[in-house]
Amino acid sequence: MPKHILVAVAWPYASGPRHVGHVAGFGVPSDIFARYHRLKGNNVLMISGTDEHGTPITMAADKEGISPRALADRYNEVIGNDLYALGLSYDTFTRTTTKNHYRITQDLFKTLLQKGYLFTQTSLGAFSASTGQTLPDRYVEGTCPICGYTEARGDQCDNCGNQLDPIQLINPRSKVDGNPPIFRETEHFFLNLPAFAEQLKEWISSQDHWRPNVRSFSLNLIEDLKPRAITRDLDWGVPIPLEGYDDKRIYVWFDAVIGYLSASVEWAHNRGTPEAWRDWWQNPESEHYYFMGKDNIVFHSVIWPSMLLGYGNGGELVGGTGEPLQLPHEVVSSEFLTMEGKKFSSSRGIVIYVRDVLSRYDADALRYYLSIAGPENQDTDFTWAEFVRRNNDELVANWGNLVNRTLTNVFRNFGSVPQPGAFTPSDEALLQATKDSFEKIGSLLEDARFRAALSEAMELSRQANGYLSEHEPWKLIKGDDEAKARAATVLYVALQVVNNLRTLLVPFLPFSSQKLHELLGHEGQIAGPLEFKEIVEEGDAKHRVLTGDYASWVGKWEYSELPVGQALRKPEPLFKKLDEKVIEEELARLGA
RNA sequence: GCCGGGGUAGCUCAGCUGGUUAGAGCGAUUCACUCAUAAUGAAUAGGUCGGCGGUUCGAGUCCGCCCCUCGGCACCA
Repeated sequence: MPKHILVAVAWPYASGPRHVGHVAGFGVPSDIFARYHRLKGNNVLMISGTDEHGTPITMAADKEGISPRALADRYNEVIGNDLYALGLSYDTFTRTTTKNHYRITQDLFKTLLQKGYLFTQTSLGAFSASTGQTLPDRYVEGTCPICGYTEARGDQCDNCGNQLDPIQLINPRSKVDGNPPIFRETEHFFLNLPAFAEQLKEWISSQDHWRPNVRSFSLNLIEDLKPRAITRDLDWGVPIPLEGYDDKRIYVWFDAVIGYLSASVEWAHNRGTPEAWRDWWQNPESEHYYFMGKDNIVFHSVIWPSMLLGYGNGGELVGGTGEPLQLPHEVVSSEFLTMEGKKFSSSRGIVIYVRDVLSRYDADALRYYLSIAGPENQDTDFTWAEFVRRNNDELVANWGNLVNRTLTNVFRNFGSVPQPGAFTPSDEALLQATKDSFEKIGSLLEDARFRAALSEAMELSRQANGYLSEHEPWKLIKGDDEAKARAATVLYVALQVVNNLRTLLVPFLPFSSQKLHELLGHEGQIAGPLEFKEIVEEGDAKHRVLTGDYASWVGKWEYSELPVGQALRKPEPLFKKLDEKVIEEELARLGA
């Protein structure tokens, strides 16, 4: 019975190009997960988009003298291109500036307000003297009243570590223009999170399958829930759907998490089945998996669930009928990737953008590295030396070489899949290990243990290399008829392993699996490709969506036999070996 | 400061509810092989499991304290 699986991926912020750390944490892992479940025959809906509101974008735009919309347009395109090039198979990768998203965000706002989960409160806020816009606490600097550090931020002093309020700073100034900010009273809407504390506690406590760190972290947060502001004094964002709030907008975090829902609705609309999103969102049997970095757990395990609980089945979208909106099934958080031992930092040049890596290296080389050495359970360090080593000594030497030596031997001597003779125990053992791999690797993938899953696949490849070295078909082929027949059997067995590893590796290495699919003489797309579509909304508003026709994939997550007699295409290497020089070149780029 | 995660071989990491001589890959060394992108296979060497103390017949695994590191702490997203 196929399951409905929602793969909800954190929304990259469109303030600039995204670096490797961003796609390491949620991009590649979520794609592996989605691809696996599609091959398995489940109904996967993988959604995300660029998060385009908020103060950092208005400020970046001001700096360049362009509109926030123009800045968001630019980086939506850049980020979308990166994800496409990496082969991240979103059903819909959209953006938060669509009419659809505005409408649904306003629906949630109105519904939560009607149900009494929102209230207004006045507080003291900092504003830019020049633009009048909200200055977030982090954008106010000054002297720390506790330790005297002159570069303290409005939220925290980096020197003494104490938490601060911008009003406490001595000689406060805006980080943007250096002028002292203006402090004044302002009224905002708040989400009454404490109202959900009991429900959340009960719900999270029952999530036995959550990772212990996410679960205990979240339960701990619930002990001390406070209302959270959901509006800002800005002119960039989703308008508040009430009279008299023209100078305020909905706070970016509130609208960003709603993207998971709005993107699902958009997907259904774009493919001409406008009600289809309900199969995921109003179906108690559906499972929702959220992928994000560890800094974002709170939004996915506490805040978004509160909003969903508050909305229930009410509002304009759901219409007060049927099941309430589904809560997350699993919150898969990743740790952080560091770069050559340091935190990524665009301003300090410690950064490697996705587009730059992909302009010089194959997507599968990067996907391999991030899958096998990514920050799954703890922070991990990206080094160019390790990237080259993983590529050359593991991807090329183990898997690439297995494919190449197997196909070359078969192509040269037989041209097509040879007829095997009787299997020896050694043949049977390897074939059985291959069959078992689907179950073993599948269950690791279901548990989001991507590193372990890929290690299993590589271990099978290693076994096959050992098998070939043991039986030496290239020698047998030169012997008598009996030896030649044995060579055919050995190569047949090796081909079966290669053919099935092609499938087992699709989630991790979709591009090279497709290439191998073709070299083995198969037709069609084992798992791809992606495509961009232009979507036109009412009023002729256009935006680009990353999607794909994933239903046409011919790959299936099960052992399959490569038929005797199937003609192979002329073999060529799946991967490129990298010259050690690239380590120095890349390190030089980092320094520059 | 408070809460949570991490600290295991040269490197990157596995080690579930405590149980015999602590594992893998890569790197190193040796041997074999040469079909294959000088790609493979076999073997060997490498660790007082961050520190100190405790519980236990027995602790990498549990408890306490400390050190280092990452994240969160509600106006970054």
